[in-house]
Amino acid sequence: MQKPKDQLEVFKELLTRKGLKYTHERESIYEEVRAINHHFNADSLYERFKKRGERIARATVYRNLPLLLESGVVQKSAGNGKRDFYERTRTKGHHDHMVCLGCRKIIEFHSDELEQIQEQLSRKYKFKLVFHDHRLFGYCEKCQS
Amino acid sequence: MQKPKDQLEVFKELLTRKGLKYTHERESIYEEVRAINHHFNADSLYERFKKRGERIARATVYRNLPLLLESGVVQKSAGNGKRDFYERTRTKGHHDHMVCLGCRKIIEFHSDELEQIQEQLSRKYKFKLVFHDHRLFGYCEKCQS
DNA sequence: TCTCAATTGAGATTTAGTTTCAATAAGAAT
DNA sequence: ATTCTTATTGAAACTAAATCTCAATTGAGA
Ligand SMILES: [Mn+2]
Ligand SMILES: [Mn+2]
Ligand SMILES: [Zn+2]
Ligand SMILES: [Zn+2]
Repeated sequence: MQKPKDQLEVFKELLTRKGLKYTHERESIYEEVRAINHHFNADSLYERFKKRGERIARATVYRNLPLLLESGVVQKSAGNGKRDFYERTRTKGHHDHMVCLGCRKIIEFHSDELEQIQEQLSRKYKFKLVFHDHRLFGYCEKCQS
Repeated sequence: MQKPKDQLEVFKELLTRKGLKYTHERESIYEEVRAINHHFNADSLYERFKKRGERIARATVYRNLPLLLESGVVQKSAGNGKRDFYERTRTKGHHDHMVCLGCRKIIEFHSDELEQIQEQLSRKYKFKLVFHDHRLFGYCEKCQS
């Protein structure tokens, strides 16, 4: 019975593996991201720091999100625009998104089967899967009039 | 035994359904897109017209690709950058992409199972699926040193 | 043929994300 | 504790991609 490796550990390991440093800014960003329960993007995250008076540069936020993504602390999400959206992993567990072309509504879904097939395919192509972006575009029930 | 509805028909039907017109520009773009056998983006498509002296505005190309996407004439693809890439449907049949975070190499894959599950999920959520964007990010064999 | 909303071209504009570079900080080595 | 090397940061400039603006034009139904 082993204690599950916590996400901060994994994040730090990624940094080490890449020869990067665990800075105050990275600590703040890590913590903030873990506290958000919904979808967000780089700028909305930046605004949270700004609003509370914590000075972290916008560029720093942009620079670090990809690392959190790669370490699995956050996952790709979907928003109403075309910018990069994220959400904390394990808020509701991993899931993917359907985007309505009519009203931009987001429907979340999850399928273990789907996830497993992705793993299988990755193995087949000797691809080391880190994360994925899977969005279905179409029309929600309301918009199918 | 019914003749399969050709793609131009489907495109025209989409236009009609949306109250849009079948212009010369749309015709040109439709034909050009059908003639490209590889991945492309709005600008590379625009350049093809420019090079051969056919004047179609860049904005017109940008404006119309989403319609071709929605009608299924083209599908979302993946390129080396983060812009929107497309490719003609039925060049090699529908497929999705793995993107190497190391060298940006693109691996194409296809899985009927995966496609079926997407259909199932869409049905479950009463979502009318039009197209999807499914990309796996990770490291290709070479970049896993 | 008439009418009118949709479309286009050309350039300006917006948006999202990246780059630059001097100053600073992390953290390994001494 | 001090030195050293390299990564990191902030702030603003910049770039890339896509969208918007608006007057002139065109498609297609009446
Ligand atoms: Mn979500
Ligand atoms: Mn492809
Ligand atoms: Zn909708
Ligand atoms: Zn690679």
